[in-house]
Amino acid sequence: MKLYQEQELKIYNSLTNQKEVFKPINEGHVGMYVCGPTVYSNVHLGNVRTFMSFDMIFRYLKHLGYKVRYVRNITDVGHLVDDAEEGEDKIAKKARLEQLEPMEIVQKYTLDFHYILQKFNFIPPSIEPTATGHIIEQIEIVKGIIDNGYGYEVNGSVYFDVHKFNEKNEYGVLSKRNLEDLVNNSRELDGQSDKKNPQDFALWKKAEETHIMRWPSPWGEGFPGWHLECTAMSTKYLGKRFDIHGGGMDLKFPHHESEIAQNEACCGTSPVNYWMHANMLTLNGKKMSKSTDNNILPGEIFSGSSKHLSKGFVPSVARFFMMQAHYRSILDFSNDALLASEKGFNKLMEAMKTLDKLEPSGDKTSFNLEVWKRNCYNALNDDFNTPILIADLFEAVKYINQLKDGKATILPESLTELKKYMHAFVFEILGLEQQSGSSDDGDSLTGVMELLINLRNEARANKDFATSD
RNA sequence: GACAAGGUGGCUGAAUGGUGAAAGCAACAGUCUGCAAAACUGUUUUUUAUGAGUUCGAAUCUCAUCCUUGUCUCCA
Repeated sequence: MKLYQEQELKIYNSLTNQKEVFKPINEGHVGMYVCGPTVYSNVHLGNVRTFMSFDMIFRYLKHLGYKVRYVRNITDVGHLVDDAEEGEDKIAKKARLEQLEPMEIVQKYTLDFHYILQKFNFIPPSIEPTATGHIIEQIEIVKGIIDNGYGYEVNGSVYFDVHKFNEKNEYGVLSKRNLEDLVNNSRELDGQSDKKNPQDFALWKKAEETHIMRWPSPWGEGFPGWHLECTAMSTKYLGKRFDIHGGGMDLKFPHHESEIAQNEACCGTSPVNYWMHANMLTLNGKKMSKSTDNNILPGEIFSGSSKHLSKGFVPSVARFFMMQAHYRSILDFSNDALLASEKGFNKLMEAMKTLDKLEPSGDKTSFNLEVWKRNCYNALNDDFNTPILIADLFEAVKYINQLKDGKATILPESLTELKKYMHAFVFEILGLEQQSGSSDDGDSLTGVMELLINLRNEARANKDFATSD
């Protein structure tokens, strides 16, 4: 019997704004798509938080015994700098600025992305497709949308007809907006003559002569619009309708809203059963953002080389810090918060080491393991409430320390259980790792420390306190 | 301006109608130690932004006021 059959998982669905019991389309299988990064610069900690939330979700679904196909894309083309006609692709722009081939940019920052995620102990997704690798699929989607009457071609570009779509469907179901509001609040931009309405978005853009990244299409040489890749790749790998779609809160509109519209227009169905949105990581009370420079890079946390930090922290401390907040809450980053998390993290890790060395004692178990286990699972089943889980883990930490001091007792089979579940929650699901020291050259220090400790012990044995200090 | 989320102890951050409002950090005391640190144990702190209402009962629901943040244009 699989674990998911005895656990009732509830997920907060941003489409309905309520918690719903999770029921996958195909029993025992979960299809999950998460919008990955646009690889035109280094990932910052805010990006990492979102992916980390879904990494934990991926881990828990697997723990429950589901066979999960987790797709997280790499956006390597199609992201316009602005929506005006002279809009330039982000990758291409960065390539121009750094005087590199666009694919050099993509390679450079994809490597950085993978390196950082590996540092944070992420589990790689099942499939990590790139937008440039799925141009044909994207063109097919555009054709389908045109055939169904929701797309129109102007001067080599293809746009999605939002107003026409809205006649029979609802544009704005996810972001809880209606088209009328959007019309009233649209920013007026120059040079939008090609579009029928400002709300329409590009499915395919004509490549100007200077544009480097270009592909042939039925409408001439061009490149795909941003929202298209996710529709194409999620459809290809997960089907027209799948279980979970995740991403950052800031992608809700227009990106995810447009994905729904594209999928409806092309495939005749809403693409996703459970929409999940992770909240923002703030710095100084403001959202972290690449464009405003209010951000911190993971590398700066490891090294401590940031004006926001007093020292460096190992990746697991940052991971623990994020897991102490719920994924749907805004979390504020600060040096003080990280210092506090480091203490808590070390306490937890010390307890894990103690636990491994623990021997059974007494003739009964002086801790209600069943209730504790139940509480831990209840926390995770309640929309992945990791802060509650961590609070429960510290209950166990207290018990473990009492066992160490001989102030509590445990039977052999209970000890086996406790070890099994502590390892599952701490390492398997939260993804924490035993890491010590805040610098990478910790190994070379160890030798010196041992020498010092030996000297100190000798001195202490001789009551030579001046030397030992 | 429109729409959305939120304001909980010194800090971070849970709990959405039911007894004393998690947990971590900080503070204080104790254990340990030659002293200290670390570690462990215990204690303390919030009348839950403000005002009113609904209820036997509200942080939680309703209304008003003040404030913060996000989205509406590229963002995780």
